[in-house]
Amino acid sequence: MKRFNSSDSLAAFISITSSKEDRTQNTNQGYSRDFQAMLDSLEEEDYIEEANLGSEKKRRLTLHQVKALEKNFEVDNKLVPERKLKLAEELCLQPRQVAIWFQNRRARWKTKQLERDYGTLKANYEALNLDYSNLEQKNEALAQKVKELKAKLREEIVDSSHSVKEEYHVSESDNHDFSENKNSSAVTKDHSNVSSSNELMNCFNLTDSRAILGNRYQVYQPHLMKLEEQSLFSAEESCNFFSVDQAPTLHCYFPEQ
DNA sequence: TTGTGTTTTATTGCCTCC
DNA sequence: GGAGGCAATAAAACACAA
Repeated sequence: MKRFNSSDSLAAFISITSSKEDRTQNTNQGYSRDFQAMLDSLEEEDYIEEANLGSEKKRRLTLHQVKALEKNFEVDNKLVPERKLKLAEELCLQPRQVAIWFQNRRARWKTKQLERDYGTLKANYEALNLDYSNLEQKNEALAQKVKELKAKLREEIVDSSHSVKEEYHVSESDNHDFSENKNSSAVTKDHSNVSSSNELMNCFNLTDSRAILGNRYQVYQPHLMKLEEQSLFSAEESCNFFSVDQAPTLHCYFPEQ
């Protein structure tokens, strides 16, 4: 526990009763003339007040003392006993006063540092937030583009399936053999009602197209198989493709290159 | 002049280190 | 166990609007 002791009181007494010459000798080398004049006037007032000092009122340090302490604080914000004693002697303060000043000054510095850190973090957060918003916008735009491209792709699929049907009808009319392919004609009828590419793909998926169409249309099989693969990639998936929470998995688009 | 908020100086109690 | 640091706080000094 630290308490004032007799030596501190003596030091206080000495600092208060030290001569003005001693005090001003230590003051402010290198300040402008106006500033020096102001300091001198302040010191004068301080000195007059100190001369009348009988009470134990709390007194503020003089500008000169504060400046000197600040300079020392800039050099090193911690005090070793030797420096504390030297400073106290130079500034006509008790060593304890110097120690307390440094302690309070460190506390103020810490507060300011926290404020600075907070400001920096806040600025970083805002910049990051802005980046995030921009990425989100780009993500939405890209998802929309994916949607459009998929719709276009479906249209092309439907068109190509129509051309397959037409070719099939032409070949059937050439054969005039309906007795053998009753089922296949029913399937063809179904196909005529297919409006979407997914439905079309389901039709080909559920029925063995080779059995229906015969070896003649095997040439279209790879194409149909491709359609099945593409149908696995739904519209919903494409919308969530660039989900922010999840890294995009492009292997869906580029299975094997 | 005075009430109020802020800053500065100082105290207290606890903790760590040697 | 003593010295010194820190956080929390008290209290004086100061600034300033009303």
